[in-house]
Amino acid sequence: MLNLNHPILQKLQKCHNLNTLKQVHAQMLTTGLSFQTYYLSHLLNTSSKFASTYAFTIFNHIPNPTLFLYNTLISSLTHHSDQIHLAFSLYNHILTHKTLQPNSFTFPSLFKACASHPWLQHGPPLHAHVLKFLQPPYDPFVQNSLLNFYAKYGKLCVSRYLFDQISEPDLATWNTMLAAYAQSASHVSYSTSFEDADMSLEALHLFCDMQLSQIKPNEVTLVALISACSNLGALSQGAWAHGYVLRNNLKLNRFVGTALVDMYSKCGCLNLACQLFDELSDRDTFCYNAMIGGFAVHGHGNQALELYRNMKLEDLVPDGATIVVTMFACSHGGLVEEGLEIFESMKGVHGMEPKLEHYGCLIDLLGRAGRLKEAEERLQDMPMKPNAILWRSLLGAAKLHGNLEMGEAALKHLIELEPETSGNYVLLSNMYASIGRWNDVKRVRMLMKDHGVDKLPGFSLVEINGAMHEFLTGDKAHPFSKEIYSKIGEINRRLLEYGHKPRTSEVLFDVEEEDKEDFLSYHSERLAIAFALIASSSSMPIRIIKNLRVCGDCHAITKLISAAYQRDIIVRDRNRFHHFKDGSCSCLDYW
DNA sequence: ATAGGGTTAG
Repeated sequence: MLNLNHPILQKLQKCHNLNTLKQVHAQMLTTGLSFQTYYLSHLLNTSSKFASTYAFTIFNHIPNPTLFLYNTLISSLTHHSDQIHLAFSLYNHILTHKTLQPNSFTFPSLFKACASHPWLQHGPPLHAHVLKFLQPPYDPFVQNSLLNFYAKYGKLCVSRYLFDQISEPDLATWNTMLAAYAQSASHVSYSTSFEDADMSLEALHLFCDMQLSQIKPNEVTLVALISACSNLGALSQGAWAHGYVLRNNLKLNRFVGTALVDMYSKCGCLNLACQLFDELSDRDTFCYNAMIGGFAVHGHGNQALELYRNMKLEDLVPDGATIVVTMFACSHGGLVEEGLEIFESMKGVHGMEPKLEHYGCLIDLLGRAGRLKEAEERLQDMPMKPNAILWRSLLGAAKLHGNLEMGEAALKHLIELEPETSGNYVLLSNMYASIGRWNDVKRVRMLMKDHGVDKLPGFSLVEINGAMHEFLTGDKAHPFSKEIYSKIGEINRRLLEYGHKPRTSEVLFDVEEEDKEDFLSYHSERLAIAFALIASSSSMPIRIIKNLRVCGDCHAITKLISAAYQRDIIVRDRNRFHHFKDGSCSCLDYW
């Protein structure tokens, strides 16, 4: 009989390095205690990495390991990303063993390991083993780990298929499915595409389904729900979820707290995000990253920097993501020297090796500030191969500062790397259009045709009285379409009185001057703003979420509308937020 | 007697 209170076992659990571990183990053997190495391995399971490595070594000397022992050790090894290969090698031992077969305890931790790079490819064959070795009805743990794996493997429909076959999903299974939708939507950085919106909406629907079941949501559930709201920019639903946490006495832990800070920030309510952040009791680097990121995308460079410096006071160390968001803040706030200093401090102060994304921030920082030559040099001297994001950054900077030559060169690289991304062509085309080189604009259009690329349709979401309304460029599908277009007419007349002259240079193609104006009038955010002016209370700011970046003309017009109609307008575009108020924008026209 | 699944930031 194993006595878990035995002094040696207690010592064993307190080992914090390999040497003390070896000593205690030796003690175990010499005292002649009847411990089996089995017990040692078991106790090592929850310990740190050196312990599982040690257990693995001991394991090799055990003559006839049981399946139980295999399972224990496999699970222990999968907790450390650099030991996953050992877990798989043990699994293979089981397969080649004469009398052993994997059971339902063997699979969950292996699927968990498969849910991350670079082990994704090992998932499907493992699924085949489940079918071979296990009999239905399948164990909920196995089902859930499979579900989670397929979501991470990018086969969300398989996850959903498996989910729908489960008659009574338990809490973790609901959470897995919800998180799968919420996460697959937020995959592409800050943009909201049609698909992302659909995924997030599906998460909201699924949450409703869950409430009809017998299972009560917990903190993990709410984290998924809240991040779906962040993706959608759905403030009402997000605030409702916040209320749900409070009403149901769920813990406002770091996960929930960070998700809420991110949600309020992505819904345009930076002040609410700040308030929440200040109230969080146990903040970690994740919380800080969310808050700094919030300041960054709302254009509050100095506050982002202040927070970055304050982290140290809480003994928190910046990680790679902290650097990304803080440099983004510097880049958009024109804080070039500060940004450069942070980049240099990565290696010198924090011992971090800058990765591709950090070079991306650096190029953006320099390029945006007009230091194009330096940006280009840093890009050429990078220790790794620049990706499309970096070239796009340089192209954007070249456009901003009117350096055609550099823009053309960057685009060449871009089209090589991403021949099917329409935004690249649009950037270059707009650059030509801005200086009236219509032949080149046409040439780019032909190039797009050759590559079979269509311009990505623009769309905007706006929330009116808790309901999300969606508008496409030139959309006529809204039930109040007629009223919206006549409102746009009114807006245009009113803005003319304000002395507005439409800038037509941002139109993609060479069309007649009058058509250009029309074209611009119907960009999706114009429709959304017009509708919001008709349908929402005049004391509330108008909040818009766009899938593309704001064009120069819409930006100029929205500034005027904010003054002419005395309405605050908050637009989240692909990259950041614009707060329009009294005729100016928080981005200071620097976006 | 001892083994397994779901959560946050860019």
